[in-house]
Amino acid sequence: MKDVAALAGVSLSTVSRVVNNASVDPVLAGRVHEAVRRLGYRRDAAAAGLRRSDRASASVGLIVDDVGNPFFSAVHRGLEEVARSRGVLSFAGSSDDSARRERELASSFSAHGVDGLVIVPAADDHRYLERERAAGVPIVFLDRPPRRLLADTVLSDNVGGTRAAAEHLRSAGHTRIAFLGDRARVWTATERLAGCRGIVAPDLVRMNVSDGGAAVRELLDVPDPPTALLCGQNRITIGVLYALRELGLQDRVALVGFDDVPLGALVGVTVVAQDPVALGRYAAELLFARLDGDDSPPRRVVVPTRLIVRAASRAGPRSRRSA
Amino acid sequence: MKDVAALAGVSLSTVSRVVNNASVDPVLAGRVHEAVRRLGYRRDAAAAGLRRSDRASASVGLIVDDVGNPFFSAVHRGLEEVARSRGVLSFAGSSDDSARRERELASSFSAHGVDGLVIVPAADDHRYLERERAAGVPIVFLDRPPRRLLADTVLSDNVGGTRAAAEHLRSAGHTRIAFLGDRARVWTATERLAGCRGIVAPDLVRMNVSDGGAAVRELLDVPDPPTALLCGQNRITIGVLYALRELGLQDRVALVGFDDVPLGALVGVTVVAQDPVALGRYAAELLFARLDGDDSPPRRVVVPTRLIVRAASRAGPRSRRSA
DNA sequence: TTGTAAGCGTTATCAT
DNA sequence: ATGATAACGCTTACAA
Repeated sequence: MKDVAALAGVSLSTVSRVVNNASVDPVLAGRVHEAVRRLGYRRDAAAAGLRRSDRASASVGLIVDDVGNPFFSAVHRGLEEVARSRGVLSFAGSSDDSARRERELASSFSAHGVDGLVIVPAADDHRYLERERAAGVPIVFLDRPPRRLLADTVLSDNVGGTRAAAEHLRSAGHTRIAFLGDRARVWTATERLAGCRGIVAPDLVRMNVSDGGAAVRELLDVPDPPTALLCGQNRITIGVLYALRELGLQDRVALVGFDDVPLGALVGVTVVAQDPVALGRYAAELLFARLDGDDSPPRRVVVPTRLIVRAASRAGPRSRRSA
Repeated sequence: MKDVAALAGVSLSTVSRVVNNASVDPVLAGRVHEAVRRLGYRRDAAAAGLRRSDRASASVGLIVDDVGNPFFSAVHRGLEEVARSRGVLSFAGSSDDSARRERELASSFSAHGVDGLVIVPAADDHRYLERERAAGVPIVFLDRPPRRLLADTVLSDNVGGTRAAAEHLRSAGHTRIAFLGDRARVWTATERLAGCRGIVAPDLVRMNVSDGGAAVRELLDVPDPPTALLCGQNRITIGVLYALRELGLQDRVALVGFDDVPLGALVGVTVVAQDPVALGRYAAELLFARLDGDDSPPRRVVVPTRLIVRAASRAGPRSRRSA
């Protein structure tokens, strides 16, 4: 920048003003632009933020379970879309569902001066983030709410999703509906169970399911077995799909999964679809609103889920017997 | 840091030395650590990089087609794994296959002072990166080679992949094998075609396929139609899968796809699998080697692909007629 | 509108 | 081994 000033024959501050397009004499500005072009000058974002009153770095940090997981990478994409429109770059990191790693990432991102943080919580106590927030770094939680901290949160409508799924099965005549859920300590798992409570058969609820295949075999072996299966999580749905196929029961037992599975239309599985891109977009919008000075109370936005009915849930309640 | 120095009763430089664990008197170091803890001090990475002789920021930038695409998010994951082990954070951005956007991102990342860049090329002239490289920022290309620039590159074995796929089909007795490829201007598309040339029937080669379903209908309608299909790209494979299913031909026409499809085992489709996580890891390793001072000539590493044989390619060459 | 100079948080140089 | 001080590239009072 020094060199640009010299070449353009103006002062440092004038160059700074041009670069930040403040008001400067058009003719001087022209000289500066020319010098910038000739020298291939580019402003150093880090140095700029260092001195700037708002200490802004034009970057945000995203912490998810796993950046390689398609659900979270779609979230990342949504966030990027709105960040890009404001010229903001995004860091992303994987917590691998570890509270410690979440804290390390948040700390690293802060040390790098991010302007805001979007976090898919792994920790069960987020008070450690009070410091960042006090430093003026807004934080938005995504997919699951924070613990012991009040902050903006963007969630999928888990409850509405499984309720719609269960009602869909009930209206097809099913009375023996099973629910296969993830680890009970996972917030979304219990929400999804809550959504279908009262419709699924209490004795057919299985939580902490790690292997959908094993769970489905066990369930089909109970005295009055389910005629329909509601899976609370993607991985479980996939395990169930394989097991049902192996047992030759794919057309006999109705199935609804939570979270769309890839090639779902080909496989014909009915699902409750989430919209991870929208999740990321809303989170970014909330974040930038805060950065723009919005200091209203913490908000919670719930993104609707959508039931996509496909062939696999069409098996009727009596098809097993009639086979 | 000033405050830490005051509280610990030492000079600024001593605190700096402690933070960067240079040699300092253990008792002073203890006082500093205590002050750091009490004050919740954290070093400002931007300011540190500003003054440091190597200007390092402990961050790298990744430019891919789309951060939300599972293939690229797996790449991101691979990169993150090795970056994390060195305490390096990663920016990621989507070029959306636009040369302009690629340049903007590279420029943004540089302005933010990244220590290195991993790029999935969208542009067809990468000389614009010479400036970054001159500034000491190493660049590694991934998935496709750079144009008009020599630099480290990490590639999948596209040629070996389609060759193995074609040979697999030929050894099953197929002589009429079709190839459905992506836009010919895409480097990987022509590589994959090159790999199976001599085995696929020249009159059954279709490039620039955007809709696999339409292409397969057209191909099955020629005088001496293919008994086997080799798809050069994921999206095409999926389109073909749907079309074959609709036509009721899924067990009559053999099919091999490039790049694994989700739920591939359930659907039973044979594929040439890539290893995107390994791609990301190798790219990161190359990058850090350069950062560590390796100045040997540009390297090219080719990551093997793997043929995963599943039911769908088992249809014999005569099954259509015998049906 | 423009220039001068101070200062952001840190590391590097150079005495001590 | 430690401390004083300049400097990194930039923004921002404040003065002109």
